[in-house]
Amino acid sequence: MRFPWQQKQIVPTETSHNLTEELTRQGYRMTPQRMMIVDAIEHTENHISAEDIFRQVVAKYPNVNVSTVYRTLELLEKLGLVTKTEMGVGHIVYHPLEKGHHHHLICRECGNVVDLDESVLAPLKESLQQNYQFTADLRHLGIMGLCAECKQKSQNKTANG
Amino acid sequence: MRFPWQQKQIVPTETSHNLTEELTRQGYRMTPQRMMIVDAIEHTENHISAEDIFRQVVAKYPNVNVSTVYRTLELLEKLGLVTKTEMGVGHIVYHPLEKGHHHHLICRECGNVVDLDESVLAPLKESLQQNYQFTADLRHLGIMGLCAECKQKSQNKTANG
DNA sequence: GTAAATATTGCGACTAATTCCAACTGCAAC
DNA sequence: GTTGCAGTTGGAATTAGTCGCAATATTTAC
Ligand SMILES: [Mn+2]
Ligand SMILES: [Mn+2]
Ligand SMILES: [Zn+2]
Ligand SMILES: [Zn+2]
Repeated sequence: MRFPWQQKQIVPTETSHNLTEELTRQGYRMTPQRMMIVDAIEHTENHISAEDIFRQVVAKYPNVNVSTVYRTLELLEKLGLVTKTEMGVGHIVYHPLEKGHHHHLICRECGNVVDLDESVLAPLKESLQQNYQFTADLRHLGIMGLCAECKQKSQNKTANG
Repeated sequence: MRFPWQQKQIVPTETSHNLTEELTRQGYRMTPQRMMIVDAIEHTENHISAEDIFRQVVAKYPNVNVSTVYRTLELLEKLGLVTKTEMGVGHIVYHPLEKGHHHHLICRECGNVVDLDESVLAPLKESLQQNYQFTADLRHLGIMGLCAECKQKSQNKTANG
């Protein structure tokens, strides 16, 4: 198999971030593929989808395979470096935890998203630990529901219909 | 198109349950396909996967298509009659709400599942309503995390390794 | 150095779920 | 009755994601 960076001597930039450091520290190899994937994750403001990562990476190096993207994301998630969250039906995004811990309230009707500090989930997390000895993974939730406006509308519809 | 119940005069039993009543009440047609799908959901103890529903239905009527199963589940979910929950990675189950409201604590390591009364989530639901005017849909969650045993093991591993 | 063992990748096959469309059904209007 | 129309379905195509495996890359043992 012939890899493009062997022919072209192009090396991805930005190799000294936390994700990279943590991967190498734990004995994983920082391959060019992983560098580019990590780069894409760290250059996003907040969330990024697997497809977006793949598009960015494949734009530079067409040979990189989509399964490598998924495998790397799975590894980063296993190591607790990124979270995987469903933000609305079928819309899965990844979030690097070094960019802050928080949650999202997602309206099922209008799609509006409100951010939520992680402290709001702290009582639940504590309660599950105390009463069930269960360490819940509540780091980046997408909580579905109805915003005030859409709830109002749906109640009107029921009353009038 | 020729449907098997047209030839064989076989009509599914159990047509007077809550799901059926609610569908007809809201003006949806109770087709033989929907009867069989609803029948499968109501005869399960707790959870059922789309594939299991499809297998049960297709055993009686080979012509029924899998997309009809998914469409019916989507409809029932939209009407608030069943919930769709991920119980561990990629394992999606449906739960008829008439069979009770509760949640599940799922250990990421050993896969062990502990049931949780819905009252445990009530404070969070209330807090989101009060402070964010957001009506969260917290009816049948699969909360991932680590059970006490697996957490102990993972800590030992980190300490010794 | 070389050889063996391990980690990682690309690739193609596969799976669960969705989407599109033409065909079919049931109901109301005439 | 027939016609028109909205609701529903089957089937094929499509999609996101996973899996097994051989090829490649890197590390370890000697
Ligand atoms: Mn976020
Ligand atoms: Mn349940
Ligand atoms: Zn809304
Ligand atoms: Zn466990």
